[in-house]
Amino acid sequence: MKRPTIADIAREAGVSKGAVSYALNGQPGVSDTTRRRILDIAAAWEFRANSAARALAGAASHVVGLTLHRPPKTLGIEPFFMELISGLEAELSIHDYALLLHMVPDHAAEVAVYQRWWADRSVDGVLVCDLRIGDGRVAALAELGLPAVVIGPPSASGSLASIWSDDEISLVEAVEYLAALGHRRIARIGGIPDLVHTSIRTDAFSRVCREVPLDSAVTIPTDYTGESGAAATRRILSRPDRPSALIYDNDIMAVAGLAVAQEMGLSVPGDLSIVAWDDSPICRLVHPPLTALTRDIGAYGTHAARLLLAAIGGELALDSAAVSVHDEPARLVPRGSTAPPVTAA
Amino acid sequence: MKRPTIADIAREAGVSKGAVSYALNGQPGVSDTTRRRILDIAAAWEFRANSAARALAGAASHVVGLTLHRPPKTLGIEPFFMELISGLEAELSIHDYALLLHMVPDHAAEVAVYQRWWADRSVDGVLVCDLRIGDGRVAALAELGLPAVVIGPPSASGSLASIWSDDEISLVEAVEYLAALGHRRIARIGGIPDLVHTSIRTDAFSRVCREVPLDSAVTIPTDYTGESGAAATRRILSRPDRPSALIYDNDIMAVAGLAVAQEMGLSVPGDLSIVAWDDSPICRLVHPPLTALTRDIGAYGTHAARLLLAAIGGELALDSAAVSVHDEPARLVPRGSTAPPVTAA
DNA sequence: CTGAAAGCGCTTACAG
DNA sequence: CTGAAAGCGCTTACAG
Repeated sequence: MKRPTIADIAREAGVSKGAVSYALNGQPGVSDTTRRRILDIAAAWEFRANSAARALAGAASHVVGLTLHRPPKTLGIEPFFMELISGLEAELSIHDYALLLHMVPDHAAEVAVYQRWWADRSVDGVLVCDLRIGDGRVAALAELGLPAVVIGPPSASGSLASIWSDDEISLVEAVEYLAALGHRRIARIGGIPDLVHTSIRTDAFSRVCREVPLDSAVTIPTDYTGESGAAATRRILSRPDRPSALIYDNDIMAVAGLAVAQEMGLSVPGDLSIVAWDDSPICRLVHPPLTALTRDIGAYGTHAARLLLAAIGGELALDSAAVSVHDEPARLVPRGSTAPPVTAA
Repeated sequence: MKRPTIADIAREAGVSKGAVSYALNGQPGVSDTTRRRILDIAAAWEFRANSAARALAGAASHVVGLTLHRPPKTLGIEPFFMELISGLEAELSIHDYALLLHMVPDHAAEVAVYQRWWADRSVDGVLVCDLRIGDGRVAALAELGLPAVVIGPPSASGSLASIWSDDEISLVEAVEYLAALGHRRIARIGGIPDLVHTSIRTDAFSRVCREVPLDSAVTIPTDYTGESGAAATRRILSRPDRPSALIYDNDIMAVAGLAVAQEMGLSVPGDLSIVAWDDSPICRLVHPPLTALTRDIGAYGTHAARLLLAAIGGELALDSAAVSVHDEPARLVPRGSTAPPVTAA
């Protein structure tokens, strides 16, 4: 049998198409008993509105857009994104929303995609990741008026709603833990410098290291790949005053760093303690297992989706200050890769 | 300024809307000079057809669907999927196709999504992954008539087009290499048993081991997670007649297995050789770097997209035998984790 | 080869 | 509270 339309339901219920539409969308304009009858028929027939017709008539498309940067050259971000997408989808499915994915080479192309999506009304809103310093996407989105949620710090999200976890808190926790173990020379193998969250971590690192205080605290920038993490590790461990502990901005670099240390004949955690940011299964698979800053990325995605849905629904007061949700910060999970330094200063 | 419609173009060109539609879609019904003029105006105005209107009117949606199983509990499959999606998108973007992603809990839900997508015409075709033995999706898709491409062996793809790389060839290459090094007791830490490609590998493994021949050749099933790979490794290495070489069905389990071996005081590759199937960056980051079966997953995705687009375009003769494309098989890249066994039999 | 028209399935003012 | 109608922007028979 053919798929039912609102015309079929209207006929069955003995009302007009308009009444069916109002009933289905929870709009006023139909009596409660009529609404009930219409809803029952729709449920019995497993009615689902044709999305193209709905979009054409100017209603919501029930699709949310996400752009990803190609190529995802760093494995490090991949587990993060898959978990994020999984969490996003969990929430979106509940509300009958679909996720439209599009790979883009750069920010300019990304903005062009946003414009087209919005002109088409093929999406109701978008999610923005990996904010850079001076990122043009925020302003472009605000001007378009496309509902959007930034997955990143509110400091760089302009008038857009944002969700983020406070990296500063997590970084402080890691440094204070290492300091409590007796470490006085800590280095950080950082992420891509012009990512906003990297710069937040870098600032927090230098501040907390001044406060503790430590004897030395440097950040070495990388491009997040295992290779660059390995190279940075090699460089810093070759110094005469090499650090006794390293904090890595992602798990892949931490794994690579562990291999470098072992290669150089250093024992972990005896000669060197290692902390990884983000905690995919690999952190538990290597030997010793890595102390890591863990967070529930799936939940992060779910919350982001919830926020975007609220923005789409107009539940976020757009005229007032931008809404910003703070998710749980990553918390330290000590494992075998951290211990007091063997030779105290 | 508002987005141009075909009515605007028709007015500008002095023709009817129908003529514009024919010209834009490369249909006959307009003279070449008229077509040229229409196309020029469309290009100058950067015209893009409203996708909802196009879908409503019964044309192609220019969207391709992909369902993923939630939760992606195994990190092992995540890098694979991100690379696959990246490759898919590369080809889809060229043809102005978008990718609609949807997480599903199981195959029944997946089939329901297909039905809805197709009834809606919200997708023009779908990609199917991870075929199971007795998988109901193939028959459901064939019955629906939804254009689809299976990423998997043609033996289980029924009447659907399929693309796959021959796992048997790769497995034989790995076993013969290990045998040439002098190994006579090889075990395989396999994937999920009821996945079709796992069973192909398992069959190939027992066949080639009989042919070489080896003294012992067992496959231990796992669920693809690092944990189960570690457990399987621990079990098999505890046997009195433990193997001198292990082949893992994914890279995550291989990394986990390496850690287990080291934990148990075995040196790699001295006491134990390790081969990983699939070759994400982690294989090169551990110590020693892992010998792996490498393939270009991005290209695999690109080819799959190309095949699906052909299926959508009706270029695949549907009445004749199902089309099956063989992509390059994974090839062995020897690294530090494989060597002749120290104690020859 | 071209034009005028119906129709896809919705939503939403507009009258009753 | 309800019904009849226009319109969203396309595609596609159907006449000329």
